[in-house]
Amino acid sequence: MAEDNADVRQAVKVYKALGEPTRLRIALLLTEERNLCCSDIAGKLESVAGSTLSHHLKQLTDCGLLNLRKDGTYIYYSVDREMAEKYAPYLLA
Amino acid sequence: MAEDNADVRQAVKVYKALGEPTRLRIALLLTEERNLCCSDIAGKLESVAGSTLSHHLKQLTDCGLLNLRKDGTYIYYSVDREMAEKYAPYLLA
DNA sequence: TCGATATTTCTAAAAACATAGAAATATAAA
DNA sequence: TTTATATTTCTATGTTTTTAGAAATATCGA
Repeated sequence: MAEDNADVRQAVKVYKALGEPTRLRIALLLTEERNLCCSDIAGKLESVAGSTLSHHLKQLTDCGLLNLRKDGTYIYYSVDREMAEKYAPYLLA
Repeated sequence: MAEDNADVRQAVKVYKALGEPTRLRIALLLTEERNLCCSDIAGKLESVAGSTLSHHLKQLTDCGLLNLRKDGTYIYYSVDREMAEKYAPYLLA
């Protein structure tokens, strides 16, 4: 099962997303506290440009690890529990 | 616990190592079949230069995901079960 | 509508990475 | 000791990635 091709491609994406310090921190922040928006996250990281943060969040959502919920101008992010459990339960520990 | 700094740095290394298609394939090969040597692995991948493979194996061992056992000219690699369970049990699935 | 705030897209520069050839090292076998 | 095989290190090159500023888009509230 772990050898299914689409599955492996997704795994690569997930691990690539987590294999960068800022993004792993974001993922960990979001397991501690659900439903943070982009600017909440910016506030918890020291000096990351908005555009940079936006790219990181895009990678984390594109690989399926984060879910988002739009509310007006805000976008709230959460960790997708199922994905985290499948690929990186370390996040939830 | 997942927030311990050394731990997070190691997690980044592990996920960075797995976030590359060739390296993830190597890790998966080595969960299917333990104790493959460098040239066994080369035989199972299509066209990877020895020097390239060597770099990939170094990253996978440096992050702690692979263990090695030297036997003469050969080096046999295996997945470190404990590390895989902690960071990427997906490998073992 | 206007102004403020949240987020993304565009663009460009610097840093990190994957790759492989060639030379080097190590071990075994003849 | 010579030869062959396994693996690593060195070096260079092209590609991808990270980063952030500036401009664009979207939504809200006054």
